[in-house]
Amino acid sequence: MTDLDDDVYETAWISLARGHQAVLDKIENALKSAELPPLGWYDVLLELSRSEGEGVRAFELESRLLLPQYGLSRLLDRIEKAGFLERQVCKSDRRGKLLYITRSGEEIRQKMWPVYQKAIMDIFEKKLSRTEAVKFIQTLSKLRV
Amino acid sequence: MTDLDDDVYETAWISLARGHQAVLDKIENALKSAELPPLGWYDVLLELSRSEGEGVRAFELESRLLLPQYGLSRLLDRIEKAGFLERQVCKSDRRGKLLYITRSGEEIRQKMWPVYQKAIMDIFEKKLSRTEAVKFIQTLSKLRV
DNA sequence: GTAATATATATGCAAATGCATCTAAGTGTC
DNA sequence: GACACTTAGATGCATTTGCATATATATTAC
Repeated sequence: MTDLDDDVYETAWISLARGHQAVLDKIENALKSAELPPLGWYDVLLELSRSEGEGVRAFELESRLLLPQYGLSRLLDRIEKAGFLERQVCKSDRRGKLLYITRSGEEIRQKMWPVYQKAIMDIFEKKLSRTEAVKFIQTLSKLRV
Repeated sequence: MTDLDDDVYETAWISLARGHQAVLDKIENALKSAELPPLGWYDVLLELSRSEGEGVRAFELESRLLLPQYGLSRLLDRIEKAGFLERQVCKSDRRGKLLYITRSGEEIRQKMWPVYQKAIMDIFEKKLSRTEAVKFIQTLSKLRV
């Protein structure tokens, strides 16, 4: 076991942190250049869009998107204020709200996607084989267990 | 090529983003529980500590840590205010400052490290083999080219 | 049913971040 | 050397985030 081996896990974390930041910066810059909302809005809108009109509870988004409760609450405020989602009182649990994407929310999501996708492809597709990407996904999934 | 293959790169990015967030949350929580400064402070202090009294320029940290210029400037303000670093006018380039870690900065860095390291090990060492970690690092390094 | 506890979401206030711009000093051109 | 241009870093102001706590409803224990 060499010295390098001793901090391989530390290096893995730093690589993860810096790699994430580098990619995130590129994606956010692409969205900003296109005068589109930030990535966090897309994440929310995609989840709502996928619910097919069923409505989503905020606490579900919290765990899926790994956002703190208060952070999500205010992110929803901003997206709602922009007219891209609606909050309706949940009839079966009056503490909660059901979240729905609006028509203009769906429109903006569809405008964001090609910009977002191109940014991802520019980085990932050009640099990783599909096989390597699959392995990468598997490794990352282990970290979240 | 199956449908799943079509968005393997998209999935790779989402895995990277969520994986990063999950690990980051654990590390920050560990530091907070130990009543230690946040991770960003460690990153800065480590870079200064490594310079062995030579002093580091802010713009060097910017690129190494992937921080925006104004963000770093204010991070340095906070760390300096806590007494963990010093800024001195650079004699060879009077526009700039040389950054030095203080004794108490080195002390806090050494207190942070075991907490930080334990958090990393709890996640990475338990879940990835060294071989897998090395591959992971290689893949991430490609993303930054 | 009532009281105690837990869950879902919101919010006041302080701190951090992002954007645009500023100051000051370096570099290059003539 | 004077002028335009570049680079290093700081900062005012608006937005976002984090922390703690509040409000309202649901659930559990008795």
